[in-house]
Parts: sequence; structure tokens; C-alpha cells
Amino acid sequence: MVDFNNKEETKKILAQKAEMFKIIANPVRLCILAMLIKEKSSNVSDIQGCIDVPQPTVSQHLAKLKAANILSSERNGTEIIYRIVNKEVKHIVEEILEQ
Amino acid sequence: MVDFNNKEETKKILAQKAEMFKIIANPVRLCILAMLIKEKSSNVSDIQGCIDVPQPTVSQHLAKLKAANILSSERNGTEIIYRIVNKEVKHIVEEILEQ
DNA sequence: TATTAATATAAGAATATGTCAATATGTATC
DNA sequence: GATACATATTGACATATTCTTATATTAATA
Repeated sequence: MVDFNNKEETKKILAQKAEMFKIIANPVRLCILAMLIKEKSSNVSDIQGCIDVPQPTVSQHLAKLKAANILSSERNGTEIIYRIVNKEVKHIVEEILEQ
Repeated sequence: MVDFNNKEETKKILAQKAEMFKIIANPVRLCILAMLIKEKSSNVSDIQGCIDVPQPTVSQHLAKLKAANILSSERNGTEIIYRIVNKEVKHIVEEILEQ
């Protein structure tokens, strides 16, 4: 648990956690995460088919998730496969979606 | 779990959950929630003492948490006592902070 | 009723975020 | 090497968020 006696440390941890929640806190990115939890891995076209936004928008959200080390990507020919690599985020999203 | 066959319903649920995460996704609000988890209830001065931001800023964050039905407030003389009323949010914050 | 303490609200500026259209990149195939 | 396909990047714009300063409200007390 956060130690309120160490203000600087607390501040740092809370800032990090807030950053993590910020990344999750978007309907498109939540949808991507929900899909990747269900399907294990997907390429961009499949994700785009599941959500209803233009391709560049999907790519941008994927880039954000990857930059935050929540997803990994791997090229397979012309397509790129995405997977969830962040256990903490996976766990949180799983939990709030199964209710 | 989210049913991907019902696109409209899925969209609505994901939008709601994203809204919830958005409220949590801020260091000051996370700190308020962490404190209220530890202390059960607090007035604004105590919260302000724990965090290091001006009074109007604290008030605005409290207002946001209350508007989202995450906190309740109760007046006691000149002071106002805040409590967490949203179990889901309490649970999520407890979980990510005890790691 | 004037004053003080605790808290809330409002207005504005600065910054961040999300979306779209256009274009670029990388890979496969002919 | 020209073309097509899948995906990424860029730039412009609109909107949302956060903070700050100033001011308002509410309740207690002298």
C-alpha cells in the first residue's frame, strides 16, 4: 500500500498509476484491449473490423498502447500482430469487463 | 464479459467504463481516493494537507469525484466530510495500490 | 450583524487529447 | 520495378482537462 509518510515516493507512484489509467481510459483503446483479451492476438484489420473507426485512428491508439508497454507488436508479412504484454492492465480490464 | 455480437451495447458499456477510468486517471484524484480508503472519511483541509495543491484545486477534484458518484459528501458544521461510495472504484484503487 | 473559517464556484489561460484526411512506409506479387 | 495491400505517420483542427486567481457561499462565533 502507498506509504503516506514518504511524500515524494507516494507522488511518484500515484503519477505512474494515473498514467496507466489514462491510457486505459478511452473507449477505443478499451475495445482493443477487450478484443485482445478474447482473441489473444489480432492484426490491425481485424481490430478495425471490430471497432468502428478509420484505420489511422486505430493505428494511433495501438501506437499509444505500445508506447506505454501495454501491447507488443510483431510483423507477419504485410500485417502486424498485436498482443497484450502488461499483466496488470490485462487483469484490470478483465475484471471490470466481466461484471 | 462484453458481448462483441451486440455492437451497440458493447459500445455503451465500454464508453461507461472509459468514463470511470478517466475520473480515476489523475494523480490528485488517485491520492484523494487512496487517502479515503485508508482513513474511511476526511474533510477537505485534511485532504489538502495530505496532498500538496491549493484549496480550489482540491475542491474541484472532489466535485468531479462526487459528480461521478464515486464520493459522497456530508456537511458537519463548517466542514464537509467526504467518503467513497463506489465499490467498483474502491476495489480497483485498492488493488493497484497494494502492489 | 460583522467577522472568521471552511469550502465551493467561476473565468481564463495553458496544455493535452482525439479525430480526420492526406500521405508515407514496408512487404508481397506480378 | 510497378502495383496492390496492410499499416504507420503527419498536420490541422476541435474539444477536453487542469491549474490559477479571484470571488462567492455557508455556518459558527463574537
